[in-house]
Parts: sequence; structure tokens; C-alpha cells
Amino acid sequence: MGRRRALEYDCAIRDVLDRIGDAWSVLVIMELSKGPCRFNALRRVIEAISQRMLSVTLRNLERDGLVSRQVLDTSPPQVEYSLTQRGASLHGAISHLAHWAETHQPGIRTSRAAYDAKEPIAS
Amino acid sequence: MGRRRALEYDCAIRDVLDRIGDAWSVLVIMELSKGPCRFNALRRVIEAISQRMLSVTLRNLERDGLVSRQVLDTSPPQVEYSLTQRGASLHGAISHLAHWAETHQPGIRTSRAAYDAKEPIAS
DNA sequence: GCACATAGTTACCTGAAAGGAACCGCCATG
DNA sequence: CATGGCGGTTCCTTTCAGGTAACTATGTGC
Repeated sequence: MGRRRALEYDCAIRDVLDRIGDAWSVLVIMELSKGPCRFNALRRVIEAISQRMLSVTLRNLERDGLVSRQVLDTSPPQVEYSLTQRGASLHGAISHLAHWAETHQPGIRTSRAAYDAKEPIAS
Repeated sequence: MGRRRALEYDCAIRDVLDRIGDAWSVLVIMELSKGPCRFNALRRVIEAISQRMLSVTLRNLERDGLVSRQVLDTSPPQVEYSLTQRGASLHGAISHLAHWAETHQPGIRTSRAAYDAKEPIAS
């Protein structure tokens, strides 16, 4: 996200795009919107995510008050992540965008194909 | 955007986040939502953008059918960019998110400050 | 007492994207 | 005839998000 700091405009939407524009945050939010989940449980459902990136992503989301981290005093101690109210409301906003994406994806794919057809990948 | 190809999930929302999650697309869409604009006019209002990135951004948006590029037959020929209907509808969806961002930004900043205070930057 | 799970952290590496600057042809005005 | 605007492209360099892998510490079960 560092490259965005180069931009000197300070717009609220960039703040949120810097958070959810990355590869994993949306996935994690989507998953947690279904209910609380533990670290390794998340890893298993998201599959492709590395341990490090799940850790980093969760910490960033926690920092922004979008997810909360709760250590259960089971033995061995488990850690449960869940969306905060703010996180849930962000999930709502994302869903809105997701809906747009789904309805327009076919058209976008068509546009891309048409565009790429006009400009063949010159060798 | 290439790094996202590593992810094997193919979700509509990623498609749109790959487009608008970057540094400039949202800015350009925002600006064009006010009305058509020429290349160098865009450069001047966005200021921080480099010629190259404006070029790349516009081409990507055009590829997805979000903006249209129209060469005016003035002399010298000028090029006018404008939002397509699809682009305008994306602008609507983005505004929704922007609204969320604005209402929650203060809270997020507070959360960040609190979080960072707890974990001082260990030297 | 060895292996495995839970929940991470740390160090190192790489590929792709962003930045910078120069260059292009075209036109027009001084 | 050269300087500047227009609308880009090309090349080079740097940055950094994300991947891999190893390591941590605690606890449980075979």
C-alpha cells in the first residue's frame, strides 16, 4: 500500500480502497460476515492464502476496527475473529459493489474481448 | 494488477477491485463524472499523475468500456474522454462506498491511533 | 518422547507495478 | 525557425506487496 502514500490527495475513499483493494481483505471480510472464525479455520477455507498474509490482513483489519480478535480461554487457547459493527457495515457497502460487479461483469468481459481483438498483441 | 492472478478464485468483485483498487482509476472516474475532459486537461486537474499513468489508466478504463475515447476533428485534433453509461453506473456504486468511507473515517482513524498506541513502534 | 495442531513471527526473495525522464510526430503562434 | 501545446510511447529504475520457508511456544494425543 506504500506506493499510494506518494499521492498527496487525502480522500476518504482512498483510505477504504487502500484497505480493501488488496488481494485478501475482501475475502476475509466476506468469510467473517458468515460468522466468527478461528485463524486456521480461515486458512482452510481461503486455501490459497499464506499464513503470513492471513496474519497481516487480519492485523490490518483489526487495526482499523473492522474485525475483533478474541482469545478464547480454551486449552490450547484459540483465537476467534469476527466482524465488528463497522466491519459488518463495510461488508454491506462491499456487497453493493459486488452486486454491481456481478451485473456488469458479462458486459465488461465483452468489452475487453472486443478491445483486445482490435489491438492484437503485436509481437 | 498482475499479482492478483496468483489467486485462483475468480470472483466478480475482484474484477472491479482490480480496476478501481489502483491508485488512479477512481480519481479519473470522479473527474470524468463531472463531464467530458481532454487528456492534458485531466493531467492538470489530477496534477500528481504522470503522463504515463494517465495514459495507462485511461486505456484500462476504455478497455473495460467504462470510458470512451473520442477524437475531435479539430485542428490540431484533440481527444476527449468521457464516462460511458457503464462508467457512470460504476461511479454511482463508488459514491456509495465513498459515502461509507466518509462517515466512518473518523472512527477508523481513532481505531488506528488506539491500536498503534498499544503497540509502540519497537525500535 | 515424537508428532501434530493451534497461532503466530521473522527473514529473505521476487515479480510486477509505479515513477521519472526522454522522446515522438503534429500543429500553431510569435 | 523555434518554442510550446497536444497526445501520447518507450526505456530505465525503484519500490513493495506478497510468497516461501523456517522458527517460536504451548498443549494434546499416541
